[in-house]
Amino acid sequence: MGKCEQCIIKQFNSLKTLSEEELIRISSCKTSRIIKKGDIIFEEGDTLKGIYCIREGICKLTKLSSNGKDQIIKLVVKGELIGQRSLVSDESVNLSAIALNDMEVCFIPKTEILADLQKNTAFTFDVLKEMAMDLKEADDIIVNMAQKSVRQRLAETLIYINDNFGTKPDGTLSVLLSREDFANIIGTATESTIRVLSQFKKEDLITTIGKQIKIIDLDGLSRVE
Amino acid sequence: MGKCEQCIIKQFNSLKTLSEEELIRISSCKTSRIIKKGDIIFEEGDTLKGIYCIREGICKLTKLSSNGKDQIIKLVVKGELIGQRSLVSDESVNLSAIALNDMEVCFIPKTEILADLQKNTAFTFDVLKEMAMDLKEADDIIVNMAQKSVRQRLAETLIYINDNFGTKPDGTLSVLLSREDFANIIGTATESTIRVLSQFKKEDLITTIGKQIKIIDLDGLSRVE
DNA sequence: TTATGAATATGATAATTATCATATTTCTTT
DNA sequence: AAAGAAATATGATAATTATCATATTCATAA
Repeated sequence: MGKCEQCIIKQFNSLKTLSEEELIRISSCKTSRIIKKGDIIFEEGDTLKGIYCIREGICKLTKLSSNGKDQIIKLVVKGELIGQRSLVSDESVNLSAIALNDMEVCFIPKTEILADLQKNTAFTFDVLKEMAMDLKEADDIIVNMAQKSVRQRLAETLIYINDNFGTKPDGTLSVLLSREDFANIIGTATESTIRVLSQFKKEDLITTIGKQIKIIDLDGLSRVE
Repeated sequence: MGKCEQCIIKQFNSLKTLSEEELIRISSCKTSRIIKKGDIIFEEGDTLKGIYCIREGICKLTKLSSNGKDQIIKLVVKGELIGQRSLVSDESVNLSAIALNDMEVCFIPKTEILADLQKNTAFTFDVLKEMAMDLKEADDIIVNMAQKSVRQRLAETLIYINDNFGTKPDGTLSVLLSREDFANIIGTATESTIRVLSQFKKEDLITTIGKQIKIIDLDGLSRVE
């Protein structure tokens, strides 16, 4: 199994602030896990015994609404940690994590992380910093949900995915989501999402190849009203 | 001026984890400020030189949407801190803070708080814990915004205010908001808010005395669909 | 390969919410 | 106490979005 202290992934998250020594200790008790597309890493209400560091793949963090629909709160990719919030609050997780493609994740037991949170101020502060960023992003999402149309939210979601996760060689978005997933991100009915995508096609803002989406006018998309 | 180490307010926020010594140091450089109803404590984009501890009164945290409407992200009352997020991220504030009634706040310079964040792990961890709670609440708001009707969101907002901030002796909600404020919390037009409040009145879920609102059927409100 | 189910697509219609107009009430100031 | 401004209230109508029905395409396994 790989060693944390040599893992490049840690550069992208708070684990980078840990000392060589601390990383070796974590490495010795971490476990690696392969997760298939569609599989659940953890589910809303679960009591997590640690956090996950994503080595490969992408997953969605969702929350079930009382009307029975899932809301996607965040897409999480290679390099990021998940499960920190519930670890810090010492509560059950408030979100489910579901793989969008095949993944490899490392599980780090709660006790190890808590030990570092108690001793290493730089680590705690970095986790705090990341959470402050998440909170800021959440504020932005709230405003978008509250104030923008489905059309605008879909346009912004496409831009977000393009800017943050990039495209494949053929120009299609590298994160492949179903129309239903898009609907669950922007908080609308699947049919509405499909309809707006069709509009965007007619307006030459995007093209589609099967379920793949290719942005052909990023500027136009950003000006959607 | 009051002394932090003797201030009861600190029990309700992360400052409670500071030592007597640390509190005395903070006390010596804090400044107290009286803020009138409607006044701005800080504005989106400002660079804060510290954080505020609310000794008295209530304020709203708002964010301006690109369509020109304000969204209220959170109501903050006596005992809570504001400005921590931007201090931690070392960024300009992403929200504006506006007094909903006359307030008294204490301003604590950034350097003092950062010093404690560097030395006192318990303090850092408590700030982290609070932020994890804020993040969880933000997730809930996202789901509500995305999945629930204006009617449901207004009902839940009334319940939230009742449960968290209580009522006056006459039974009306102790936090007095304009209809426009309500609209800016639930993300709808002011007229829609007024219309739904009228419906709630007809359904005997609430009564109104001027702009004051009194919940008369909490159970019914919680079952609104 | 074909059959079978799932995902995507589109039409028709209903429900929700926004917008604009206009009263009416309440608050503030003089 | 009266005037003017601001907030609340309600009607009429338009715009947005959801829902239900039904094709059509796509993917996957027998």
